[in-house]
Amino acid sequence: MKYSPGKIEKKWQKFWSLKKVYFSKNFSKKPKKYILVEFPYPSGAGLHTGHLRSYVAADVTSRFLRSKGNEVMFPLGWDAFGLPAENYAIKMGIQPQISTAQNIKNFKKQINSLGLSFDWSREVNTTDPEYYKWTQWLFLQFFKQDLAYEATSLINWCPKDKTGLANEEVVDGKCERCGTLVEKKEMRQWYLRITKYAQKLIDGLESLDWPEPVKLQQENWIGRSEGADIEFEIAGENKRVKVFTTRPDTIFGATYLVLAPEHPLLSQLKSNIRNWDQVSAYIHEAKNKTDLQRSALEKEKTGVELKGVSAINPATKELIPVWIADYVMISYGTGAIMAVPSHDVRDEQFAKRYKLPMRIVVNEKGKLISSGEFDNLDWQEAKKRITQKFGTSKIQYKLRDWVFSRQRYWGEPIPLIHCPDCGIVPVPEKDLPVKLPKVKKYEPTGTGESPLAAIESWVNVKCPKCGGKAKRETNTMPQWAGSSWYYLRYADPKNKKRFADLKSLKYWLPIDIYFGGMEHTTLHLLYSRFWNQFLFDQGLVPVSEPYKRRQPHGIILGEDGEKMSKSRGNVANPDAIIKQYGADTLRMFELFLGPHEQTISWNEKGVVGVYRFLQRSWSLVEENASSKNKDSEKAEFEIHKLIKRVEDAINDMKFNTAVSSFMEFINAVSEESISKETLKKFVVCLAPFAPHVSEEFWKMLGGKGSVTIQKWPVYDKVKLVSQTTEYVIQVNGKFRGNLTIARGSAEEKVKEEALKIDTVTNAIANAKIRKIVFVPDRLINFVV
RNA sequence: GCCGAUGUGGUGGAACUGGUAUACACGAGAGACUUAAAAUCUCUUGCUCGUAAGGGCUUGUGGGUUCGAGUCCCACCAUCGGCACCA
Repeated sequence: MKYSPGKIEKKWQKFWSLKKVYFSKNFSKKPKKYILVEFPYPSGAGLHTGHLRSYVAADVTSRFLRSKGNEVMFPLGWDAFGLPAENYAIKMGIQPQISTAQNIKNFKKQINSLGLSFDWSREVNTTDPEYYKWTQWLFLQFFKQDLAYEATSLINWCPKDKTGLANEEVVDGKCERCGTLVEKKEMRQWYLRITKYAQKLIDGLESLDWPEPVKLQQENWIGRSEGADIEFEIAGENKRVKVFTTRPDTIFGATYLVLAPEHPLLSQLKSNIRNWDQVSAYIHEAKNKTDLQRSALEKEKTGVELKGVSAINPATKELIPVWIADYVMISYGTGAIMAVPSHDVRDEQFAKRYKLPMRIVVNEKGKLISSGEFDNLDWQEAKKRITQKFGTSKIQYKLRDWVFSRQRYWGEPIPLIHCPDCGIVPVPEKDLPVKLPKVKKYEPTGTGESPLAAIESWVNVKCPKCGGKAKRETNTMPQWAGSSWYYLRYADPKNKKRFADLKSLKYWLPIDIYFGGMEHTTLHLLYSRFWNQFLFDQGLVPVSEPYKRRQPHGIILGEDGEKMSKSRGNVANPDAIIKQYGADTLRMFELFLGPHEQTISWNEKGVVGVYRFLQRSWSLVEENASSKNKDSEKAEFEIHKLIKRVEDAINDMKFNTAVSSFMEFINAVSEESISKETLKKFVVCLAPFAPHVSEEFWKMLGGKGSVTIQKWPVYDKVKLVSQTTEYVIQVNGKFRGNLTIARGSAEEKVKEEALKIDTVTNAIANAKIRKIVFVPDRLINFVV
């Protein structure tokens, strides 16, 4: 018989599904492992080879851990609310409910054709009212704790998608989804107070087993800096300007102040400002610039002096000028700075351009000068004392509160009611979910109002508190809402009384390994940690950090080295490879491509190599299936080596080397006498990687039941150590020959044998041996 | 500008705590089988000098530590990712 994957794969997929092999139990006595992979956004384009990389890696890990005797939960669901799904539906001219259902069906089919061992009994779908009921309920917990609030402020607005965006969704000044330049717009929005958790989000990172670069990226995003708030008095007015600075020690060098063009003090000082025309023109200009424009022009800083206004430096008591400039941001700190041109490059540029005075107040040794009573102090000590005298110490974060409302149809309705008498009233728990009404027209309006606002029968409700006329909140939640807690629902997906039963959560959490993309580091990964920490503080979940270990994967680029996208036409679809070579080949090839966390260009050329390996394995198993061969010494050694190497590779997430190890094994034993028992061990090891063909091998070798639930073989350390060892012989550190000799031989003996080798003696020639470096059982180096 | 990562054959990549650099795979070349092709199998394959035996060189560049460096240290270059007038 020949290896023909097409025939066997469907058969085994059906078998696994029927026997529910991969369903996991709550409260099993076995040790639990919760393996999670970021759930997909079921787009219309279908699954591509990039998705598969982490699915396959997570699947191998899950299968391995089951085989090691753990109760493994490995669930999947659908993150189906949000912009792309809605845009796709608009483009196709169908309801998002319908297109989403179609896409999910298609994704599921593709996923199943890969033989991934997901536990489908725990499937969740963020757009299912039974699911988003709890998303809404959780939102109300934030609301009740004053962590969800409404405010009108300047937010990021995508003119193409016609919705507000969170800070995290703006990349290079463009919309993360569609790439359109983001504008600033003054709008009423819902916010989640993530800034209240800024410090906890930093602190929590420490205990986590995450790659350092990922932790660092989150930390930088949160952006803690320690400094001080200092107030400067406006001369002749009973008004003050508060500035934030990280270098209060340089206050004696603060020769002017700069306010952001949006600073509220400006309108209050209007009558004092002699050049108001000029100032208001500058304010207007700054308002119309996008963030990108504002920072793109970084070479030339611009600003306008407020003529007729000056401030008093609290340290020097000098009168200093006040300027406005758009290099100062209203959204960071206090929106105003004290400029110290001699110790800050930006202030220096500005001061040089506008000929403003500069004064050096810290010398090269880090001691203060020209600073009155603080002279000769070390700058760090001065920082403390000056803060004490002139201001208050302050910790500032770059993190902004999370803009949590979207003016779009396809999201969870925010479960609040606006009552003219009672104010904002939460929808009572018994009335949840607030279902998304089915409508004909759901295109974004572009007016800043959600399309839901136009549906009067839905919008007009009775106030739950007073029974009077009231209106529903019409904004919806962002795509990130449903994904901020989905890992909790998997623990108890059918619960009707709670988002998940606490006992089940206690059993499963935290997640042992979380597979996902690098691109979510400052989005989903940060958001969901925030939700979890909040829920932990409320006593609703048992752990403060949900993800014990994070395993990021590098993205797979198209063959042209560019990001895979439909418009570029470089999307690699897995279906064709499955059809030609089978799922097992594709699975192993995805892993074989390269290190899991490394970005890589897709290149199909190597697929055939993996296929050949499976074919050769097939021949080997077939030849030995009915034989009574015993293991040769080499075969015995090789199988123990294989078990160890594969096990180590999975633990270290070096899947590419695991695949190599299998190939090396087959190459090494193909000419050897090999027993059925040894082949069975090989097959159990192979099963996590190539489960379909492994089931077939298992049967051929007379194994019972599914190979995917067999116990992982144990390697014997003793068998890995052979009686002899091969020495490396060096002369002056240069390789000159090998020597095979009994393990544990004495240095004298090795030296004697080594000096019998021609290449060694030639290299030494007539020189005198000055020193011998001897590493037992490994190496001998003659220094001459 | 700041932070982080990476740099090894024609290509993807391997190398444990410093100890035979180039495992494994692709591609290429030669051969076997075949009427032929595909598939499969066998051999060769870092560069270089040499008919050969054998030698020299090689992990982005330049230094250093060491008996010995892809691996450790210093400086630089290139590429990728993140942040970005964040005071």
